[in-house]
Amino acid sequence: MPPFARKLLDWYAHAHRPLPWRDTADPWAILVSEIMLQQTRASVVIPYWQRFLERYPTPAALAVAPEQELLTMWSGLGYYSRARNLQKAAQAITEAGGFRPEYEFLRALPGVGDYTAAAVASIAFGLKHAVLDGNVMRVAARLTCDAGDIGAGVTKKRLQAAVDQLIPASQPGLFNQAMMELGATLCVPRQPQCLLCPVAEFCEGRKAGRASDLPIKLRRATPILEAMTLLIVARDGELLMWQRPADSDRLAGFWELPEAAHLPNVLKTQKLGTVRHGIVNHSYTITVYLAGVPRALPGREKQLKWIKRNQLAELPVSTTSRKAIQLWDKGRES
DNA sequence: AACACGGGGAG
DNA sequence: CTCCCAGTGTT
Repeated sequence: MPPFARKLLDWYAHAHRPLPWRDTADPWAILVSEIMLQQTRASVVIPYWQRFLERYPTPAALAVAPEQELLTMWSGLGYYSRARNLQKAAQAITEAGGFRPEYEFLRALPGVGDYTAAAVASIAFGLKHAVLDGNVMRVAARLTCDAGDIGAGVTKKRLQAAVDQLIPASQPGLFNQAMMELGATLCVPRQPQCLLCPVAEFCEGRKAGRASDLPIKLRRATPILEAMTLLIVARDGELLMWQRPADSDRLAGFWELPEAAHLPNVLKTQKLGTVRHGIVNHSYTITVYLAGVPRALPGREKQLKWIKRNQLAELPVSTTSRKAIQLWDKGRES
């Protein structure tokens, strides 16, 4: 094995964090973990992954799951199209009679792009496909001292070529996991721990004294500030809520507290406070009011419904509404 | 190539 | 509070 891979794998063998999906060889469990880990930290994923696989231990089990149940299982993880695509993927896998150990089969599944296909191909099936996620991009940019903008396609192609050169024919899955682990624990965005790095001797960025300045990221969207008003309309053990339409562009099928516009005639009886919520490049400031119960419920279009509090845990509820309800609960305790 | 999509952790 | 993180699908 080449010296780089040898040094990296020796380090990984004793330094890696004990994450639960590293103890399985089941392609389904590995696929689920990789989908959940897209844009989401490992510590957040762990409890979701465990509950998800208890409920859906096989692709066939997820293939026939009701959508509301699936979204409830995913609620809080974000990027809910991942859940819908994963169900479509489960249906495709079931129809194919199970996983086929080929990169192209995996890559064709809904919600599976270059990264996830390479991760599952290498980790579950031992195929030599190098992953390039955010961690690996950072590691590779430093290793090769590449000062290109990692938002640009050409830079990604260059970095992909670099890791393609480094990945060994044996243990490609462990190599990929080791590269990501290095980026997650030592080769971190700020103040990289080069003194502890097992491959520092190969690092051109470090030799040039530029490791901590890489990678270069040019694009930065300015966050959009938005104000929102949510209403707590409660009667014994029930809350007034509405469900977003199935074709909504975001949070489709999720239950939310009513906004002021849904109940134009209601009295804002008491301001409970504000909660903040940052999503993608939006920053919401949510003012929460405790409101009285209207005499008649308006709106065929908004479909306001009374939801029992103990039912809420079994429904997909947006995090903005959840935070508002938490604020109300907190106020009632004291 | 640009944009939309959630949510959370670190400092 | 502010800054940072970064896969996939669509346009």
